Amino acid sequence: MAVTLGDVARHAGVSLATASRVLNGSARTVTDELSARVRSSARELGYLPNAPAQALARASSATIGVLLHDVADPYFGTIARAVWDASSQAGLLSLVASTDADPERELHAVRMLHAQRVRAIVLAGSAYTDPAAAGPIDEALAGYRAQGGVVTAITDHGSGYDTVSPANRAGAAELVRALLGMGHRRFAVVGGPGRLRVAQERLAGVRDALAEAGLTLPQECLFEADFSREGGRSAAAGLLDGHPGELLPTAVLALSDILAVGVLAEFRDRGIDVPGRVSVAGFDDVPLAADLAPPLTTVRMPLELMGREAVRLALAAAPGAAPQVVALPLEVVLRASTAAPARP
Amino acid sequence: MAVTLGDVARHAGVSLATASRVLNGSARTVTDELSARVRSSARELGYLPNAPAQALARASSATIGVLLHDVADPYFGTIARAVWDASSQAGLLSLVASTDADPERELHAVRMLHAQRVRAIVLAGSAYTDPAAAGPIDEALAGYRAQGGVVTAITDHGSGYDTVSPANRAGAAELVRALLGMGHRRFAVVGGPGRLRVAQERLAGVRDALAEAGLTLPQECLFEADFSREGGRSAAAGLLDGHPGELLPTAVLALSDILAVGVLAEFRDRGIDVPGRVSVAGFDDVPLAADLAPPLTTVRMPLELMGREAVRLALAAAPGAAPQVVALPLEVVLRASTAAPARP
DNA sequence: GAAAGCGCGGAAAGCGCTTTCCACCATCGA
DNA sequence: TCGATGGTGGAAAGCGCTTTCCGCGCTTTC
Repeated sequence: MAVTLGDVARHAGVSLATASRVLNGSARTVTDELSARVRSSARELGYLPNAPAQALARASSATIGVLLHDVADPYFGTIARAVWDASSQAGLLSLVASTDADPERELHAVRMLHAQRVRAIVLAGSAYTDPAAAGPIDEALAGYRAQGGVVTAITDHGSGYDTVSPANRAGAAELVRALLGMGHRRFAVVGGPGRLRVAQERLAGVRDALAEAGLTLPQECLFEADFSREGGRSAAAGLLDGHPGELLPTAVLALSDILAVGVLAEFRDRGIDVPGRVSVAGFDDVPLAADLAPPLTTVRMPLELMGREAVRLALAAAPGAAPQVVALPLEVVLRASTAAPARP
Repeated sequence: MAVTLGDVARHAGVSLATASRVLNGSARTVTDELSARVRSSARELGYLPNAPAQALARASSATIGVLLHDVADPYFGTIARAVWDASSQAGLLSLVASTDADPERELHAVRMLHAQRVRAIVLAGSAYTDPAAAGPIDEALAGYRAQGGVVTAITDHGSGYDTVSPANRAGAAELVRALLGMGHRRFAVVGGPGRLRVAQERLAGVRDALAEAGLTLPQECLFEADFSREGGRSAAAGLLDGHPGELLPTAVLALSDILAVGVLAEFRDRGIDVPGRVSVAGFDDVPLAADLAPPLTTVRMPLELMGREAVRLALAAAPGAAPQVVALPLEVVLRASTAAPARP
């Protein structure tokens, strides 16, 4: 049914080898005349290479795998978009896998991508702090690399991968310093799940800056939630219920924008004025952060750059080279969701 | 380097055929004893099937292709997520291609997906109204189908594909009726690009409802923009510049939420109160629509359901059956971005 | 009790492509 | 003039898997 390379070769009156050399990029040269004949036959017959066959013969397919927590989350969506742009420019198709930050699913996804013989795997999600979760995944990835696969990570995974490393910790500290500068002293933090390394890094940054100011974060002001709108919402509810009236901290740090969205929603529903009563800040500077009610103060992550760089590292990866690390500074973006506290 | 099926077969003391039948699902049965031996050998050796080889032998790979305009757009991100969920449940990996609503890129993506021998292609983006743009794509898809590929469309494409068909036109009409009911009579519309069928359908719905009320949409109140924040923003700027003071319509319909985001941003920057001075409505009910400033009145599209259904149709597709169409009603969601007009 | 049927394992023929290896021819230097 | 050299085309051997087809040993049927 399909037109094969053999059909093209026959039509052009050349061997399979020659046709392959002309159409599917080879080091070997072919004379212009034959080359032209093959090309025109291919066009005439509507030849489309069989990618699986190519992948089998070459022991590597023209695809790149992207592992992330949730494509529908704008943080990952933006990264996925950049990865697609960069890799499609290199002629690669992207296999995107959403794992919901579930190590089990992530392991399964790694196996699937390995089975597909993708050329590279981009770990766009956070690393896991629990060795029991991270171990099997790293093992599977090691097996993949042993067979020539390339792995690059976005955010630190610490397993010898080429890495795009945004300064989560320093960025969080910078954000806190900005709020301290406005006069805030009593903070609440809605952090991500502790099993995610990124969540821990950001929290550590918050503590760094608080410590510099001689402050600590009281246990009852730290809330742990999934990186989701609902997570932020219920954390905010918990915060309000536990801190009635004047006890409410003056600033709430949601350590991801999506979390901040939930916090803002809960505050809105409960009639808590932001930033009049309490300031709210996020983290990521996701595309819509500036359009929320009110526009969100946050820490800008260069999401597109991160995706692009991850692909660049993956494609540039040399066989035995030392792991590359691209460090990316982060920048605090002040918007209307934060202001000086009314009551100091 | 890699463990092959042959290795497993040898280790288990059976033939390649038997090992294949045990591990990679076949109609033929194998006795429990051999089956167990093969399975345990596979586990012991850490066998991982070579997907491209399987795809070659089976003439179809365990992947599904998704064509959309932009994964970073929450509309498509949500659909992509649902497609991933549904297809991974069926053991398929997803190849996601962002085409930026560019027919040329879309054509190229179709070719790549066909080359990969994906089991199905889900057209998540809008159809093109220009036959010159749609023609080559439909042709390429026809070639793909001729070789056993399955195509399903989200929103009408009208080329005989199984289709998930949300009531764009009726939904837009319903939205306008709701605003008419509030007392609005002077409307402006920020529509999507006319080359996209979805944009035309929604605009047609708007006109339907206006006509019912004996109204028409003045030419200078219709703005065409790319489905993007920036598109909405510059359309809103054009609207404000062309309609100073009392001339400003009382309601602006942005025919996609992302467009509405841009409109709201421009209005905010120019000090136009929403909904006090002008009401704004969107379309799609993207996840963050309720969290905008102000929360957005819009038309809810069941995005997850749409993605899921598209996959269901794809996997259920019978060889010569008539195209299935799943019609989906849409629902108007009233929020704070719309209110009765101050001056009638 | 012979003929027919059935269940199951294995040999082997591909699937469509890449790439090695060899053969050929033309050019070139001595 | 002749072997050496380099460039180029083609034959063929895989890549790892699925699946057809064959044959064996057993049960069923009259």
